[in-house]
Amino acid sequence: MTLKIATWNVNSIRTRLSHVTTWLQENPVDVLCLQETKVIDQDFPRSSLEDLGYHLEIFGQKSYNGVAILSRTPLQSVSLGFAPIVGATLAEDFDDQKRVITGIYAGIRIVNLYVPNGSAMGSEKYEYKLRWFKVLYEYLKILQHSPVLPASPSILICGDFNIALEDIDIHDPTGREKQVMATDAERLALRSILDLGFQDAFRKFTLEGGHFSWWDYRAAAFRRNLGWRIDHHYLTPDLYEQAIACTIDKAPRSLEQPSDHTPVIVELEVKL
DNA sequence: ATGGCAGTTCCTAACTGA
Repeated sequence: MTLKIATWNVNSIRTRLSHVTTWLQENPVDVLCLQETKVIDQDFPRSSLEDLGYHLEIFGQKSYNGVAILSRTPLQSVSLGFAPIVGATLAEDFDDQKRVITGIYAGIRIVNLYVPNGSAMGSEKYEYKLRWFKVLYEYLKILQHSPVLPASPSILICGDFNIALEDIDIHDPTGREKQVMATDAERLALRSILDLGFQDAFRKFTLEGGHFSWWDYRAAAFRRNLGWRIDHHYLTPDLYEQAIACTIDKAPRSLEQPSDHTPVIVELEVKL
């Protein structure tokens, strides 16, 4: 059985609703992870997506951030934010920003993340991003090893990471040492996560640069392919072995009034 | 060094994003 799981930062689900429904009709994935929904839960446009046959789990807030998971069958063991997993002390105030949602689909623990942007190197938001990663690290360690959570050694982390891990993930890495999304500290923070035992699904199939998932709205960046690859699928070894494709669908970025990100899809060949 | 574009709200200005 082939499972298709996609991630897409839609930059407002209400503004992008027609793009998402059209895309799902043409790309009936099993699971779609959304970021930057930018809407409180009571105003989330549920019915338009449920009418397409999807179950929804949402974790939103007003104006900013917000994550959601759409799935063909209901998720199990759903958890919103850091606190239910790591506890209130470690979570501090990090759940004030709705950036983390997880659930189990077909035995796979799916973790959908909207990583903080970081604004600029050295800024308060940049420090927040790095501290956020420390909490994420503890969160994932618990998901991997908790004796109380449902057994799920298979974990897929996806979402908008706001980090380009390698220079080939940036159209022009000149000066990247001081550029947010590419600084050494951010890359090290992401590496520490991967060192828990995750591999980049996209790089199983594509080794060269020039493949991006986000293009700035300004300066005709998309037309000139001046992009960054910052939306990722990271897999535990068993899932990495089962991955048969990982693709970036640039089509939605070409539409009128697009999100600045475009979907990334991973296909897994799993045993029933 | 800056802005460039887009979405949101305390909505025609200010913020956040990346």
